[in-house]
Amino acid sequence: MKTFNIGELSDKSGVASHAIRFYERENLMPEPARTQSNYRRYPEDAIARLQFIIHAKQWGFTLDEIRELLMLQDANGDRAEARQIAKKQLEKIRHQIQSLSRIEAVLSETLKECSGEGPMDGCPIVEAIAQQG
Amino acid sequence: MKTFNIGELSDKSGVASHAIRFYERENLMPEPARTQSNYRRYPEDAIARLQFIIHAKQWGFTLDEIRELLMLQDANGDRAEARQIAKKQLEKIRHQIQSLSRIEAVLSETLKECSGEGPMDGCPIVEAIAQQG
DNA sequence: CATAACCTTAAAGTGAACTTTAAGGTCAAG
DNA sequence: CTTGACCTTAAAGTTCACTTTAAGGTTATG
Repeated sequence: MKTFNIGELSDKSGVASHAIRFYERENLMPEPARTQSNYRRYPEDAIARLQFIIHAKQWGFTLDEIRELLMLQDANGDRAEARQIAKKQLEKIRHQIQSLSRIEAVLSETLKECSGEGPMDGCPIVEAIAQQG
Repeated sequence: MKTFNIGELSDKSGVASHAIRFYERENLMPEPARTQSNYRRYPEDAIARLQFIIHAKQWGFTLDEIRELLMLQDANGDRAEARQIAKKQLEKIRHQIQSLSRIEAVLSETLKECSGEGPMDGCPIVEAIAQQG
């Protein structure tokens, strides 16, 4: 079985060494074995765990939520709990999309009204921001 | 002409006194007049300026961007520049909506596949996160 | 005239997710 | 055997947009 130093794991996973140590302190990564000289030695599945963290982050999960998901996996916990976490995340994302879509609509409408010529005084963009939000 | 203490301005604008002083340090609000006892005295248009800041924040502008917009107004600058700032913001928002929509699609699909019953081992949610992002 | 409710400043704290720095110890190459 | 690239730790710094704290001075009310 292959094992890695933290630098090799960093290269293979794309996560900086310092970030890996940070994840260890934050209980996202388990404490790895050590060499006699106290170097961290990681098994191959550490790569997958880091990639799980990266992907979950891309999905907008916070480290707290990711820790929860990892703990459920480690304890082989209840699938219903994982579902709850993901469901909450989906709602959060849908809410964000709605807010951003409203802003997109008003902002693009406002931009159509502003030719970009002339002085600031009377600029439709500024007036739109000033008026309502 | 009416003038206000910082607390009155805070009540009228909905922005905390400390935040108003913070905006002054950050050059979003101009230094107001002072009473003999060194209290800040604000004119009525300070309310509108704070509301401009609030609304711009709701549109997702950062304080740096808001400062730029306010400086353009104060200097009665070029409308084209304000348009550029707003355009960049619109692109940023559209990009965010796209990313979130992709996540929404995959996450809701994954949730449909997961009944919520059984152990974590083999949970479609965990597998979906582990696999790709 | 005391007390509460304002106001002043500078500086430190918050949270999220790291990154950077300081001050070393270890290991492989030439 | 030395140079450089790795590794160790703890602690402080980063960004954003404030909030909180500390340590006072001022003004309105009873």
